[in-house]
Amino acid sequence: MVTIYDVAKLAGVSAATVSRVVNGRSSVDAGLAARVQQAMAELDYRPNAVARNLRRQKTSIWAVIISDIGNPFFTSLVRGVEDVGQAAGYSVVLCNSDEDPAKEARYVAAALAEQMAGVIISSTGKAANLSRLVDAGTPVVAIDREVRAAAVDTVLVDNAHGADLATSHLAEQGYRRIACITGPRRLPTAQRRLQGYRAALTAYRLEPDDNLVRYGDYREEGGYQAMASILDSGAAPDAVFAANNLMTVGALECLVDRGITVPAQMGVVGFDDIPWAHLVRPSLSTVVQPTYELGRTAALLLVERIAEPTRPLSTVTLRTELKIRDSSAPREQRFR
Amino acid sequence: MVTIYDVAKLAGVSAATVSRVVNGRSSVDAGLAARVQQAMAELDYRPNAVARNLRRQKTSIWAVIISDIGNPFFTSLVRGVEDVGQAAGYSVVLCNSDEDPAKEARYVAAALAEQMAGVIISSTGKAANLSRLVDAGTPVVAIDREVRAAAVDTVLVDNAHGADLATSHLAEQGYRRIACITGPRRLPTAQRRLQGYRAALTAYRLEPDDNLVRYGDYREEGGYQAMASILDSGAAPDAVFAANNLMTVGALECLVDRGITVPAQMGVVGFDDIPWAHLVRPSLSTVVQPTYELGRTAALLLVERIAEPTRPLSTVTLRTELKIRDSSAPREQRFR
DNA sequence: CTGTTAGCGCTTTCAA
DNA sequence: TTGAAAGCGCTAACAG
Repeated sequence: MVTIYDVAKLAGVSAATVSRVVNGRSSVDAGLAARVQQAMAELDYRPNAVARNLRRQKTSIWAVIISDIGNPFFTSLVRGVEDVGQAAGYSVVLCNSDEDPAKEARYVAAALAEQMAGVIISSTGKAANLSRLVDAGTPVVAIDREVRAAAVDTVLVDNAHGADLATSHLAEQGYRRIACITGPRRLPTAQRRLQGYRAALTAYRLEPDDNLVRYGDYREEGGYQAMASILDSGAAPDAVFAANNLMTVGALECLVDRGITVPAQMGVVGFDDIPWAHLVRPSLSTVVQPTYELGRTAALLLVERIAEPTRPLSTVTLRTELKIRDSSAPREQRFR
Repeated sequence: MVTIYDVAKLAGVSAATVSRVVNGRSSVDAGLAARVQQAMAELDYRPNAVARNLRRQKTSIWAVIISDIGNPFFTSLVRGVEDVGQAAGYSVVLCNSDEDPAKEARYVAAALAEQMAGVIISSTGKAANLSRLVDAGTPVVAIDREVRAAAVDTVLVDNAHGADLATSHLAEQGYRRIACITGPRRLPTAQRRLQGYRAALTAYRLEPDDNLVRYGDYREEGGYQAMASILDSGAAPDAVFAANNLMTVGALECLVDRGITVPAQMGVVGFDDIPWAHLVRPSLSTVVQPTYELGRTAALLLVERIAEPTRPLSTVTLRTELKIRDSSAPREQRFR
């Protein structure tokens, strides 16, 4: 390995001068700088980031800990983070907790041990993991999922409002027995979306019925099972609001398997878009989240938090939007 | 920050002893070890990985550099890598090069600077990036895309064979003017898949026609444009083989926009599955890759390479499989 | 503007 | 089995 001393020796200067040239912080005589540059090129010198990190007590890497790499929701979110992070001079690495608090804990430990410059995390719900970061003084931004027990900057979408939009839309289209498949009880997003659903029922004077509500796992399989369970319960829904993208897919699969046509026999609206929603037949109505913006905003907050660790906490809530496609066509269609 | 010396002082031993307890390599008197353990717990000591890395000249992190985090192909591949990596004691972080050689170069530089223990990479095609890793002695495994100019372990699928399967299948179904949308010229996977396509045409005595072939960018948009270009060229295809999942989606969109029905007016087979391929209407016939196995195999190779840096290079080729769904129904259907 | 020097926190010889 | 001491490669006071 070529060290800074090798370069210094070849250029006939001290290691400190090489360091100055490399980091461009302090000014160096142009002639010396040129010699150093040449020596670096000649030796193909690459600064050892580990040594630098040790000395500086921090890295220039951000960790983005996401809860499910298989969920396309995170894809453009990550792009948003990357674009801001790269521009600010950070490398962004992704860690996949897979909705597993233990795996999340491992990545949090790694982020801590490796002295990551900052962490953006979509929490599995275990606040302790987040607190560990905060306590260690690592700049953190929570994304998508608020964590009440930890004091961190947060970027959310208006979950309740989005769910309300979706459910209200179904009500307006003439559906009367609207089911809801929400996420795990422990997750605030799941709770909020359920709240929004209930608010819409109330607004439209539709009777709430617990038989129409299920808690899924935010996975395809869970959506399938929840849908099956609702159908089997005899609750006789005529529409369903599924609180995330993968569960919507699962629910649709169940409907296909049972020979229930959408939207003629069952209206469907999902929360969070899926790629190719328009290719799925019928095309899927969904509550669209500004995923790229979500990532961008989180990254911006992180940059600010790093620059000013004591600034007051902030929570940014982004708007969702209802994208109406075919799966929630007016109920009346059935009778045409 | 709590250091090893704080622990040593509290436990009344030397830092070396604490280190021994932490790493469990060398044996330590049980009584002392217990005292050290207690001191660590009391102080909530967390070893500083950066310092350890500097001293040991390597980390326990793997970087997986993928070319497009938006492509679901990489999702389960990453899971395969993670499962093996975690079991072997490594943390796995993901880097998204976004098909951009410059971005890739940045992540390669980061992996090098951070002394990553190993790298698994789906190359953008710029061999120099890979060579840099190899030259620095970093254990590397190339995945999905072979890199001829660099000497690395490689895990591939039988691209030519898969493309041949897909094209032959279309031919057997009665399609006669089969178009091909392959990937970027620079990528070996694109070349191989095109080869497979051509081989099938030959086998079925179908006349090759360059108007039926396009080089896309492996993105949705590129698939759309390639499809449009083929249609506009007057080449009059009756089927299309698209060489990756996202381009298949793009091609389908184009067909939808033009009011061309699948498979009645156009048979379609894609390479590489997409999630919800069965929900898309018509459901998509695709060449399925063993993505999880691909990741697993790469990780296994990496483990071996790390253990034995001088072992001979190996290339593992995994089988693809044709999944026949509705988009490639027999041509005769049209006349029924 | 430049060089000297002292560590960052840890592991690992080497002696005891 | 344990401790002392050196040093991984770099940066940042501090002097000059």
